[in-house]
Amino acid sequence: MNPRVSLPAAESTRTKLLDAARDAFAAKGFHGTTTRDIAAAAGMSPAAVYVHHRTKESLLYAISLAGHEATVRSLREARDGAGTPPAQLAAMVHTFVMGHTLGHTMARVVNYELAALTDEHRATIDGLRHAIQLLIREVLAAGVESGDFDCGEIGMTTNAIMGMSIDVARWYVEDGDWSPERIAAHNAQMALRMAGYRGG
Amino acid sequence: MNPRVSLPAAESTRTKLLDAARDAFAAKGFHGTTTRDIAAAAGMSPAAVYVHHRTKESLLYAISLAGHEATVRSLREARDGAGTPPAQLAAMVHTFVMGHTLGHTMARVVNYELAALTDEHRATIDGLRHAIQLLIREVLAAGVESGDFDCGEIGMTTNAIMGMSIDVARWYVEDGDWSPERIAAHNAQMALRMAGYRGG
DNA sequence: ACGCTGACTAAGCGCTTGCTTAGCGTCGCA
DNA sequence: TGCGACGCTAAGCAAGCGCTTAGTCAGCGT
Repeated sequence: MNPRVSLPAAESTRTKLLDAARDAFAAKGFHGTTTRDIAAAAGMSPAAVYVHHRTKESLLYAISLAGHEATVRSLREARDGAGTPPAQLAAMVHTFVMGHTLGHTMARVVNYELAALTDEHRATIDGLRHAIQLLIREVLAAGVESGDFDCGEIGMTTNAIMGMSIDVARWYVEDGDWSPERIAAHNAQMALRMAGYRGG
Repeated sequence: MNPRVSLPAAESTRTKLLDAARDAFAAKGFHGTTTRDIAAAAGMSPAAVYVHHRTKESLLYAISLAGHEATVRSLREARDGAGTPPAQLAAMVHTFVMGHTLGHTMARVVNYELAALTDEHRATIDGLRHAIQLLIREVLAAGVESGDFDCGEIGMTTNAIMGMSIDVARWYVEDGDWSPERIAAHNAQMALRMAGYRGG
């Protein structure tokens, strides 16, 4: 019953803090959120935030880093679990959109609060974003190579597919008309069309 | 030579203020921008801002309103200038994306700072956003009706097309690899594919 | 029994924020 | 020539900000 048995107090506090910060940043933006907001949402005093994070920005960085790394991981898994470029693209977009619906608060912070990071942190995150973009681009290139896809400029098509998927986090609302699964499946189909898939 | 001859001082100051606020909001977000930032960028004292706008939020609202109304106008013009649903969709997406590249600072404020509006202002803006979405949706529906398009759920396809186009404002940089014209043309083609256009 | 450690709080410091006040100079008009 | 309206500034107020300080308290090894 006591969570301390299975989880140290400091650890559960850390994640409560990160969750509270993520939700607040998503709802009001980094600059619109105060450290008092975060502390209150996590059920503690403002000073307790600084036991775990040196600055408010380091909270944002921790959230952003975890979110981007999770995205890279899930995209790689989706790619490696499918055989052909079309199947890979569909699986990757499906996974990506599932992440941007189920985790839309995380996704909003990840995609729309980059400007609040310090220069060094921003550089690290930009590296991860480049890797994510490259994963999509490579699958498109492989599909063009194999003759499955016919899209003009691969770079612009990559941006179009990713843009469509990222933007889901901006408009998605829980308890809306469409389930995450439906949106993900639809976007995967859209991506295949955009890539000029000759099947489907 | 004297701008006061052709334009009242108050009017040019007003637009300088709006331009400065738009650029600052786009770069640092509404809450990350101070009234002193805006005043300095417009070349005046902080108090001068309040001669023209009662609050900082009313500046945001003025920018947001003008941006949304311009979008509605340009989409209607694009639609009315084309004959068939495919030509209309292509023209509308082309126009929309041109607006989101050439006016990417405006577009960033318009799409990503909605949460900073007051409830009343937000309601007005939401009405305009609904109208914009409806314009795309109606063309898709007309194309399905005429047999030109074959897309599954019209609502989700609308969101996918608009999401792809809106997101352009997030990643577009001036002096990048692609011109606004090229991006707009590419996205128009993507939109036709997403709609399931049997031609092109 | 003891002091140490680590998570936490109450209080508050110095600064910045959005916005206001009081007043100045210039203009059109009587 | 006088005067009010207007656009603007210098100075500053109250509130809120990120973050710090000083200290409390439970748990633990010795």
